[in-house]
Amino acid sequence: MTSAPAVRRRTPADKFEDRRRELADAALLALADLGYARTSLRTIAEHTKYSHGLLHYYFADKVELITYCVRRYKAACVQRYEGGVGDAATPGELAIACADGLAAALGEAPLMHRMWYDLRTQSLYEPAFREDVAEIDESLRDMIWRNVSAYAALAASEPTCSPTDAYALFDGLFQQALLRHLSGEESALDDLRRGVRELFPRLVA
Amino acid sequence: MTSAPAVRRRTPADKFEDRRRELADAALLALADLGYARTSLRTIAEHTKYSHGLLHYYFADKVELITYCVRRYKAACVQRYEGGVGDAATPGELAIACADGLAAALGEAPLMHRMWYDLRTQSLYEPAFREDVAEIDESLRDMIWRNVSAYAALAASEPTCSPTDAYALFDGLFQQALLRHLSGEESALDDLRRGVRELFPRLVA
DNA sequence: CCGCCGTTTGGACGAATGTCAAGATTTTCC
DNA sequence: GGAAAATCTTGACATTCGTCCAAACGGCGG
Repeated sequence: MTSAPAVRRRTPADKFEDRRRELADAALLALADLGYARTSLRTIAEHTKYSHGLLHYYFADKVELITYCVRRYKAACVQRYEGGVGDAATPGELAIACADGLAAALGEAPLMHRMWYDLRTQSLYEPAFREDVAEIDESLRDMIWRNVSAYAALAASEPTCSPTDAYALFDGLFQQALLRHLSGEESALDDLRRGVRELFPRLVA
Repeated sequence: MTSAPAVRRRTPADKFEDRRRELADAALLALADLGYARTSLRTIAEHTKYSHGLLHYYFADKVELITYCVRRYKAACVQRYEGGVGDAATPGELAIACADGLAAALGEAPLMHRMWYDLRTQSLYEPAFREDVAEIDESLRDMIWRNVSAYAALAASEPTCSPTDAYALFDGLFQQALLRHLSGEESALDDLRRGVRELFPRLVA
């Protein structure tokens, strides 16, 4: 038998899932480097210490691997952002903290965010990705909404838009900043900070 | 000789460019259907009445073909939007007109816009696309800015954000609406209309 | 020590890819 | 009408893709 066993290990520490995670992390690095269209299973294997055949021992096919990658990306993503709002005393402080956080996220790992937008677009062509991508989008929307709600509370007012719209607006700023940042525009990060800071007061009343 | 002649025709009506356009239009249909990652030269040829070999008579390689497609898409794009602002008498009318226009554009050709976002993301991986994509982005930004400026004028006020930010915000709404529309959410178009209408007053003071 | 079982390798496959070239066909021009 | 140029088809090429398989590896209980 070369296919993955149906009933999994009795060993307490589940090495099987660990290896899946390890392979998926390598695949994420490859995806960040090359993008979905240019990433093959062999390229992914080159990012690991294993051979290409192993991928089909841990994943049924390419779609299952990429899907697992998307889910894994989400795990890292929500963990990173669930900290968040924190201890801002004034609306202005919160807006600055959020702006700095988003700009830092973009500046530190632009290729990861490029990959996210790539995968999100691919989900429009590959229905198998759609559900997981939608889940990530929702968690990002919630993250944004927590910030907008907290800002409104500190400003003793109420949000004037829906969570969906708030996320769309912030995401638009972020994506445009990513495009400009990767095109070499020096001011992209600063403009993103300013744009985010100025966006908050537009969304409450 | 199988390569395209270096010195082009003396015939007044340049059939060469016409055929390039014809092939590029077919390629755009294929791209809209399948997305960049899944579109091969042979599938493009299947969208035409010619054979796959002809593509290399009119285009040096795949990148040049896709690049030409992007430029062609831009031509159709700016032509479509250069109408625009038109004859709104009040700020509210203009906002509604713009909102209806964007929602109609999304509703009538969602696959074309899906392709645009796909190509824009691919430009982050394929530098050959970057310049043309940036040009399209600029023309879209200008289109948005004309609307925001006109809105501010009708409202007897001034825009409070940069053209770049205005475009990023509108684009965020549009892209999120596209995602939801293609996922089958019935309310996506209406939400886009409302989101756009409400966005205008947030951007002036 | 052997044999078992989960793991890993490396090669093979058929299909699909981008590219190219040789020939057939059509158009153009004298 | 016939030669030359432009256009188009067809088939081939090397490569790469996803997938699969037979064999080898490795640790552990008997």
